[in-house]
Amino acid sequence: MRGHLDGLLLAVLEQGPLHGYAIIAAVQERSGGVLELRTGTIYPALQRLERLGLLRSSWDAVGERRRRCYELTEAGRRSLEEERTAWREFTTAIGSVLNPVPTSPGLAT
Amino acid sequence: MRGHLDGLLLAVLEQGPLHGYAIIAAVQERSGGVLELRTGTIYPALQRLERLGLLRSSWDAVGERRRRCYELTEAGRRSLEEERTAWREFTTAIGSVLNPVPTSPGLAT
DNA sequence: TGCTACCTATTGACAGGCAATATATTGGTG
DNA sequence: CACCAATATATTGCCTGTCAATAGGTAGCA
Repeated sequence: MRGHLDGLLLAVLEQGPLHGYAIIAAVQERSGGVLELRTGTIYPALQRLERLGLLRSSWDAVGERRRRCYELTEAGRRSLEEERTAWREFTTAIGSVLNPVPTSPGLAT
Repeated sequence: MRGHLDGLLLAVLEQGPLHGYAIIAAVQERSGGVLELRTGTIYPALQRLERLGLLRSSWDAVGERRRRCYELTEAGRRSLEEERTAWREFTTAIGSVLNPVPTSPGLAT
């Protein structure tokens, strides 16, 4: 996961505000059940992203229960686009090392 | 890079034995210059992979110069295949969170 | 003599992610 | 009522991999 978490959080918040618990569920659902984030993973991350100005949070109450809802800021939206670009480059690079195009022995180099 | 290094090293060694310095060059070349590994990154990693039995090393001498050449073991070859599978699943999962298929608002859910 | 390229190797620090833990509300079941 | 599962936030401390920095050595060229 290392290094890709921020992108996931930003992406999931793109459609609208969510609270931490719902973010975990959203990531899990969108990934087809593969990505199971823990609270110890996302809460510090959300705080970090808010400190960086990429997210904004507010309490909203459901009955007596309180939730902290996070939403993207403008900077967050921009950052998400950068994450997407970085992800594309990253996977391309790793992919081309992991699955190299075999050099046809018959062709001139 | 975190977590994907092992796969890169194994992949680069698939075509034949290489020494550390050449591995760095190979990864850089195959990735189109994007991935620049440092010696402090790969030497410990190579040692770890050898300890795990995925690599085997031997000294070979070029004049007075010595190089430690690493090559894949059978276990290493199997591990590489697993890394490729894991990589595919990983990118699929992250990708589907990062770039979700937009749900058409007009269609029934 | 010095510089660059080649080559291996270790050290220490840093940061992110995770398990474990704590706390509290809500609602259902026995 | 007691208990449990699900909902929900939050912190702690550890682990491990990565990287920068550093060190040392050969080879060849100007």
